[in-house]
Amino acid sequence: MPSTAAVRQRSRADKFEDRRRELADAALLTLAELGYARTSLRTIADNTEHSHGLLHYYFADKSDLITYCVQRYKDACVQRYEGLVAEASTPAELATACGNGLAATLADAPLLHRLWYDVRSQSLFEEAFRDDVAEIDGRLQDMIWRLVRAYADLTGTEPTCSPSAAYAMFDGLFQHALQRHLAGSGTALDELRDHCRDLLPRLFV
Amino acid sequence: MPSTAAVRQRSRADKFEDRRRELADAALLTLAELGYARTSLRTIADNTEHSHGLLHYYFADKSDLITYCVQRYKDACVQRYEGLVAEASTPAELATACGNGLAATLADAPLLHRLWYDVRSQSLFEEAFRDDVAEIDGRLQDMIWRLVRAYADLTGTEPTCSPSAAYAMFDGLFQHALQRHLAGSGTALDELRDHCRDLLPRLFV
DNA sequence: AGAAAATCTTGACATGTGTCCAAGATCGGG
DNA sequence: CCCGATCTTGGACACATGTCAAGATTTTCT
Repeated sequence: MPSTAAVRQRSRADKFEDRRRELADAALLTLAELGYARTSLRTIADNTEHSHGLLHYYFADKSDLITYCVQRYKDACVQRYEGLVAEASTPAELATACGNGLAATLADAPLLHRLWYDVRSQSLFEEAFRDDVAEIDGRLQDMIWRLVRAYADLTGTEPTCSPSAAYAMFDGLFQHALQRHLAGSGTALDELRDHCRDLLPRLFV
Repeated sequence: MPSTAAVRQRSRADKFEDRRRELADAALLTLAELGYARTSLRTIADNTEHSHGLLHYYFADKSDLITYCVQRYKDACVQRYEGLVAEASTPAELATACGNGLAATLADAPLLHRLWYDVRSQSLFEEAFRDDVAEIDGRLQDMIWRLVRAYADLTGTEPTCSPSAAYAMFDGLFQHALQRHLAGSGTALDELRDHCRDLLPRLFV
């Protein structure tokens, strides 16, 4: 049984963690709007009701803040994707569900996905982001591979490509759909749906 | 027949254009090294033997310089890719040539490709880059589609996907191979080779 | 050779940035 | 209610950046 001091300690740490989350969520909005390169700590603070100095009370430096935001995005992303694979009972159902799910994800938060690709690009130049980006990429790859495995189980066949290749191709489709969607194309979502539905069976020839 | 004045005029304009190219090439090196966000006009000038003010004599502003650099990269890229499709005489040859060519391109100038993905990401936030990026994307898509068409002609079959989908998938493979290659993976190039060789036939099922 | 035009350098200006800090505000336990 | 810890503010500092203009230097033309 924890002592009252320990309870107080934990409650205080929780409060600190809650505040970090709160500030990170606000920062995430601004980051998604402006992108990594064009977002300053002051701009982030301006979109909250607090001062820019507060950010430095809760985060060691800008890199710490961005990293924390990206980790939070990762959690939201994994949650969003969860349950995509489970429902379908036939291969064709799974293939269409795959396309529908990815299209829905894109339609739901295109600006956050834009930020993801922004940060992933920056990670090729800034060491600080590399580990977090690699971890998120790994999770997304696992997610895609679970989809492929489910399709394999439903068809009784085995995939003829590696997990990384499967992820790379789905990611390519998703990224280009995002690009066109943000450019104002009304058909980008439907095309993404179709392309993903078609890609899944291709991985088994 | 041009007058001497016209000849002189053209020669001067050419000289101006040559200088622009020269400065853009130097800028391209620095940009490839540091990425778009971390490169300033002064840093670019420091890597040449000239002053930073000179850049503003040859380019209206930073956006003009970057745009010009990207256009130059586009030309080099299209040239590099040209002739990839022509040599193969059997489907299998073409498929391996496709993988080999893309892997060779990646191995040849990974930093320039990194810059390309950087600028393409930035174009999702900065209006100024959007047109040039779209044009380059179009050229790359055409290049991939010529490859697919050549494969179709050799096999006597018809592709079962759209040009944009084919480009998106090859681009996904290429981008992820670049990521792993830059991260120090020794197998990224070989994997890209194999994945591309395998992808081409998949587009015809 | 000398004038005119071009090329190039240097320095300045305004702005924006990350970081840090000292002082005030707020809160919670004694 | 009061005091200490915690939270928050607003500003200062050092630095970097894009832009620009005035002057120096080189090239070009007559």
